[in-house]
Amino acid sequence: MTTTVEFISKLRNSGLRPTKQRIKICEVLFNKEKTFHFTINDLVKIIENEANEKISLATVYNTVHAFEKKGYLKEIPIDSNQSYFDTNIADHHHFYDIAEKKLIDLKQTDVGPINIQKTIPGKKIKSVEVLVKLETDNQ
Amino acid sequence: MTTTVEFISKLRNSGLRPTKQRIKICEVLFNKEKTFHFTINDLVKIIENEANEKISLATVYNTVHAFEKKGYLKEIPIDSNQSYFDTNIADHHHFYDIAEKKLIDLKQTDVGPINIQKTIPGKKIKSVEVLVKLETDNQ
DNA sequence: TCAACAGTTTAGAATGGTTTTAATGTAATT
DNA sequence: AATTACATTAAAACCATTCTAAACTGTTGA
Ligand SMILES: [Mn+2]
Ligand SMILES: [Mn+2]
Ligand SMILES: [Zn+2]
Ligand SMILES: [Zn+2]
Repeated sequence: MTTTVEFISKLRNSGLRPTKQRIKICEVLFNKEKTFHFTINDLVKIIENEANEKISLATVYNTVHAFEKKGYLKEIPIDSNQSYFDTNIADHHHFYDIAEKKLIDLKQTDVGPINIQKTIPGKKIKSVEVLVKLETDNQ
Repeated sequence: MTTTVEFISKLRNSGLRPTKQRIKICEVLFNKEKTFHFTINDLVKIIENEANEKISLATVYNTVHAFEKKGYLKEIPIDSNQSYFDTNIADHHHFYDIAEKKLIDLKQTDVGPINIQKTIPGKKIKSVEVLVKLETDNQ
């Protein structure tokens, strides 16, 4: 449980003005028991259901990208034509249920350590992400 | 070096009629020394440069998806709004150079075995893909 | 051999997620 | 309060991809 005042501080400390819209999006994203995965469309629907206010699509995109840049959200790479975001910013991996189009978290311990044995001169590793695609098991 | 006759057989054996367009795309994709990664736009440009013929964009999409379905190509999941394909259909992983927007193959031995310790009832693993994002190493 | 059929190609339109535009609104600063 | 910079918005633009429907081509079998 995080208070509105804390979200305002968080935004100010990030150099983002604490607008009504950004605070509402903070509440929707970061005031939950558990972390979760969402698309922009999911987020718009959650906002519509939880609040009376409407936030324009452009602002939702702007805010999600601002939060991603600040490290408050992660984008999950999936072979898909729409972006998936994650409020779980810890290093972790994913199942992707192809039929349901849903992401499921994998803990580091579910996958084990991954050591990349190759290097590219002038480049360093920014992230290592494992995506495990799931299909229906017909026996 | 694969002959046109062999591509025709390959197509016929897959239940795909060996049209002029599909044979040309086979030549562009599968008659190379090394495997490579490409977007649809890349492929269209390669075709334009290597041939006098033009192949419509719709046909390029159709053919790439047909080849993907038959297992002659793989789609690589990247955080991007465009699809990346791979003529290397062996199990392997990738570096993704964010600045260059280029994929680089990682051999299985560059990554080591990955054992997923979690299961989901009624689901089975279809693929396990590691994506290692690279950024510029300043220092 | 060739008509008939099914599969394929094509230009262009449509789709849909995302970004841009530019006018209006609001938070911060003085 | 006035100024300034930043933010929101509806609508338009963008752009990768898919769809449409008409023309074309490979295949089959009489
Ligand atoms: Mn993003
Ligand atoms: Mn595909
Ligand atoms: Zn996650
Ligand atoms: Zn590859």
